[in-house]
Amino acid sequence: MPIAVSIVEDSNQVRTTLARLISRAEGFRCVSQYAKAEAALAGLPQDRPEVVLMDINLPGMNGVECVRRLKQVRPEIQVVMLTVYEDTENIFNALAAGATGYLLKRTSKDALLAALRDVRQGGSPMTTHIARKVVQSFQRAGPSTQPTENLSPREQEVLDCLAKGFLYKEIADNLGIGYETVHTYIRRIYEKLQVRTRTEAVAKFLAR
Amino acid sequence: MPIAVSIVEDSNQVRTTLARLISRAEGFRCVSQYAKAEAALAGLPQDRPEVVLMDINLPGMNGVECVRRLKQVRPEIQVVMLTVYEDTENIFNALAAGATGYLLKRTSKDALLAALRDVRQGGSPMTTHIARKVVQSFQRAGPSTQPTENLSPREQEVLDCLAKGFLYKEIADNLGIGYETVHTYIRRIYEKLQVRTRTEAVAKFLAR
DNA sequence: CAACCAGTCACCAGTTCTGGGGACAAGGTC
DNA sequence: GACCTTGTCCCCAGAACTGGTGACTGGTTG
Repeated sequence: MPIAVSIVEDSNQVRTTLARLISRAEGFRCVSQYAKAEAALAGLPQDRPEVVLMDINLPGMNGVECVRRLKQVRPEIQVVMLTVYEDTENIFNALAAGATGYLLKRTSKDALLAALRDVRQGGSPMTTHIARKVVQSFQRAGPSTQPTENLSPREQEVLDCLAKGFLYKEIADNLGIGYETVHTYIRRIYEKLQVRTRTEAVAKFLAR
Repeated sequence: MPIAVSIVEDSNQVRTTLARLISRAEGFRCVSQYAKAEAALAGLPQDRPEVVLMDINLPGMNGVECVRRLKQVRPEIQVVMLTVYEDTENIFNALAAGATGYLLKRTSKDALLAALRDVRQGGSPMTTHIARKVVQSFQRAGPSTQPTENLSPREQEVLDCLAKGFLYKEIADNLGIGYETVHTYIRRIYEKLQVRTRTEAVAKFLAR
């Protein structure tokens, strides 16, 4: 079965070039193309391509938002972002929105076709540079500052409950201690984390 | 400058093969090799290789823990995991611990050397399969329920401020509206998100 | 032993939030 | 035109939180 590909790209020239490349390549079929995210959203659910090549910078709705919405109605469609920028913000947003791969427009024809085959085979094509950025986001959350580390075990349990939105009284019942004890812990937690409200503390906690 | 590589691998045969490959390759230098994580931890900080090839399954301390500790003392040393398993748990742990790349032992010699060069050039070498797993972890929280979507733009701005721990008054000043208006928005937000406190709302918001 | 930390509890004053009741204008939908 | 949503504002009462000052116990550490 050839791989059915759709293209969403506002530049007529680029879009046409891509479509031609895919149509001519063995094992590929270009089923549709769109110049605008809105039109793509309307058409793709019917087209049911296997993979969509999606530009990020589109007029009106951008590519990332388009992926998010497309994935809501057709989660099985794979999306590969295709863009000129290698900026961290967009990479994360696109991947979080449901994109499977992330390539730059300067990718060679062969590499592009290889990437589409990769997607069918369960891969996530991206340059190693982009992979590095993704990897870094794993690490950033990690070994750095962990202000919650200085908290005593009991204090951490309380913070845990705080993050779940429990009332002081509920925390007290939950941990089998008194309301005033909870109060004391929370004052100590705030001091250690250098915050003045519950929400700030929770934000620090969730951000780890 | 040749790339200085160290190897941590318990199998004598594999380790020797790798060392030979690297020593003979143009542009590479094998500066040290270790059969155990403990020994590697003691030696690598002095060896100061540019890249370490690290096996995951080591006797005693495993490769992931070894990376974590190595990164604490020598964060500039890049580590590429080299393993037979493509299992999700290890991939995340290794990357979170500070590994830069993740390859399988069946990787070809050429690809391995290319990967090491990639690392110097700021990339994160990994197979597209592994990249997919990494990408999926971005999405896992993802495309499902997004209750924050029903919020009006203004309400989302308020929620944003809420998440930063601002007081009602601060939100009001921040957005240039009145305290009572903030109050109204927050009541509407709580209703839409089905929560009763600020922290619950923020938790839903941050969990996206 | 003195000092400190973690864990427990108490009281009080003041702030801030939460939930209820409205209100009014602008805009879109049926 | 009736209805709903959004954005804006107001008042009130009660619940919940914050911050300060203590206090007692049992470890740990210098």
